[in-house]
Amino acid sequence: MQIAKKYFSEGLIQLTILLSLIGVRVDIDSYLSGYYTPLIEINLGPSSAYTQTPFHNLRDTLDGHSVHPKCPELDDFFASRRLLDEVRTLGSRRFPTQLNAWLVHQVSATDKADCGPSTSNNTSTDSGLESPGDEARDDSEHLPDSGQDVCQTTPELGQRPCSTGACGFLKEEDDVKVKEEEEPAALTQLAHSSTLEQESLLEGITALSDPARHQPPTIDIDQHWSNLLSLSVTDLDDLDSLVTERLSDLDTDIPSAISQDVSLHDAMVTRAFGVASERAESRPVTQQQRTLFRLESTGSSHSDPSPGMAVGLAALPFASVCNLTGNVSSHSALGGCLDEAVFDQINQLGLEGLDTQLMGSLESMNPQVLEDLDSDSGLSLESSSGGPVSPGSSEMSSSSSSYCEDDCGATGYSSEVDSVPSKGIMDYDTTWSPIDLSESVWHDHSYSSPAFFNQPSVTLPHKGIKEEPLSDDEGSRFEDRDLSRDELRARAMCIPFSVLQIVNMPVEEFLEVLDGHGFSPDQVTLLRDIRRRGKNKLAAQNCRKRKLDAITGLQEEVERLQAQRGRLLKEKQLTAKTMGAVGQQIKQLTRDVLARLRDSSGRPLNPERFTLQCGANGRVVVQPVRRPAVATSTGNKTDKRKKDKKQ
DNA sequence: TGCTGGTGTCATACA
DNA sequence: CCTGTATGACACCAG
Repeated sequence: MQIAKKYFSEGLIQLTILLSLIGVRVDIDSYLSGYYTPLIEINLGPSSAYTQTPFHNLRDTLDGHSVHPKCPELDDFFASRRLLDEVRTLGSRRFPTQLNAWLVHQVSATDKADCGPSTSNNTSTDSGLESPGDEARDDSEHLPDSGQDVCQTTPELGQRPCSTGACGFLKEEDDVKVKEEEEPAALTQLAHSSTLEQESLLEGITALSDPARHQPPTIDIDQHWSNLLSLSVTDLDDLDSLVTERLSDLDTDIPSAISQDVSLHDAMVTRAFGVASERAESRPVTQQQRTLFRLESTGSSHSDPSPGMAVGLAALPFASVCNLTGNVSSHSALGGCLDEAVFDQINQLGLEGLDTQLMGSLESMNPQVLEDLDSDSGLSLESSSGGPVSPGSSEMSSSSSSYCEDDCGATGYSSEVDSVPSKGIMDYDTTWSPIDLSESVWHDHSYSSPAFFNQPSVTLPHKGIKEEPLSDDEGSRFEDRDLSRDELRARAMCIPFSVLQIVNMPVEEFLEVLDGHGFSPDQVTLLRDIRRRGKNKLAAQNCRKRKLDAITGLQEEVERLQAQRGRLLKEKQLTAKTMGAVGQQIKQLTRDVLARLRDSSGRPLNPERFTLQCGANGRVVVQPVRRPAVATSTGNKTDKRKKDKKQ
């Protein structure tokens, strides 16, 4: 996580620097600070990664700003993610729109950096976690304090690259100043150091500044907006072309943290077209799915191309999804620092859009079981529960849909995404047969948690563990396929529910299913086992995550305590040294004093036999050295021991 | 071939 | 008593 964070921050900083050179200001510090927050929380303790958060609820909100009460910290998290999306969009075809947004931010930030403390306050609050290293990397853009004057310019100055860079610096400078107010001792040093570096780096730019122009902010915000609108529309095309040229160079430099989405997108699109062409006649909604996945791929790339989350996207419990996202395992690990929650959300979106397709596959696969299904109603996967044994397919469908709506994201742990190996996806991709649509159906039978979403095929049957007997026909059909054992069992027992449903439906509903569907005792037992195993699987994953977190936390504590020990040892040595010096001084002073004193017979006091004692009242008294006392005490002890022995 | 990490599962305790 | 959760232990698999 730390490495990923480092890569990610460096990539963003590089992008920021380059964008600053061409006049686009990127508020990277506010992003980074807000972005790091959930990461730190993940490292330090319970977080969204372990909270059963219904991230699917976020899909109806704007960038997830309305989050589950369990995860209030995700507010900032999604806000930062939105900023990241905007930054990344600079390299995509949506660039002009996003650039316009950045121009808005540029001017407003410039004004506020000059004029208002509000931005500074906000930024300082957001950048509370900003590392000094990040600040140091941005030093190349920094201007000295006088650089504020450069920013006290008219909008035409704001178009200059140097001025924008100066504004970026100024914002950070304001941050430092605010921090100084809050923590003067600790941060003043930092601010001074960075200021010195900035002065040394940008002496030439400082010549442009005029201290006399340092004036309080007086420009109206509306005026700035009008200026902004007047310049952004006209200069947007130029900036667009210019930035596009620069970004073409950036593609090779910026780490894959930002550009990995390209590979993901390409891979997905390629596969989407290839697979879609093969299934065109059997899946009328393929085009829709493809569109959906292209959108999702874009969204995922905006979030982060972490391997785990790429798998999370790719591992939707549908065969088509798995095939569309086959080559995601090559993604860089640096993206692992981003939110798995985003992919949970994406998974939810994908689940919605794929239900229709899945139902088509279900019908073609198992008509004897699904003959009563209402296939043209866009039923979700769970509508398969409304099979021949279902008393009411429509009712069951609605209720089952509620599983997905309420439980898919609510159950499980988003942090599991990063632990899901991509091999499952690759294996599935290589073994998938576009002709056998039933496989696409049964690959959907995975748990609703992200872990299960991501493992439509990775839950390989454990050969060593006891297997419930399967018929030869069933075994031959599925033994080499990547279905979980429970999925195989469920199908062997003709249970019209997916493991996902069984695990995630509420217990009341589960009991209704057990009672109202006329299941045999074996089926009931299997249903209960599947549910228990699914629940326990999630619990085990959660438990392991917690264990890893605990280990990480303990390791960090060990490091902290070791550092503290080192400090204390140094302090101890220093104290001992000081005490020794003071002792020597006292001895010397005692000798001097005693040498000037005389006893009753007029002879000087022997420093070996007398000492000076300072009383509590400040009086200094000459006392004889109590050497015999030590010997006496020792003798007393010896005597006591002898007495004890005698007794 | 042994090691290691990840994962699923079972047994058990607890709420 | 039932259900869900947490966790240790075990086995399997893949790298």
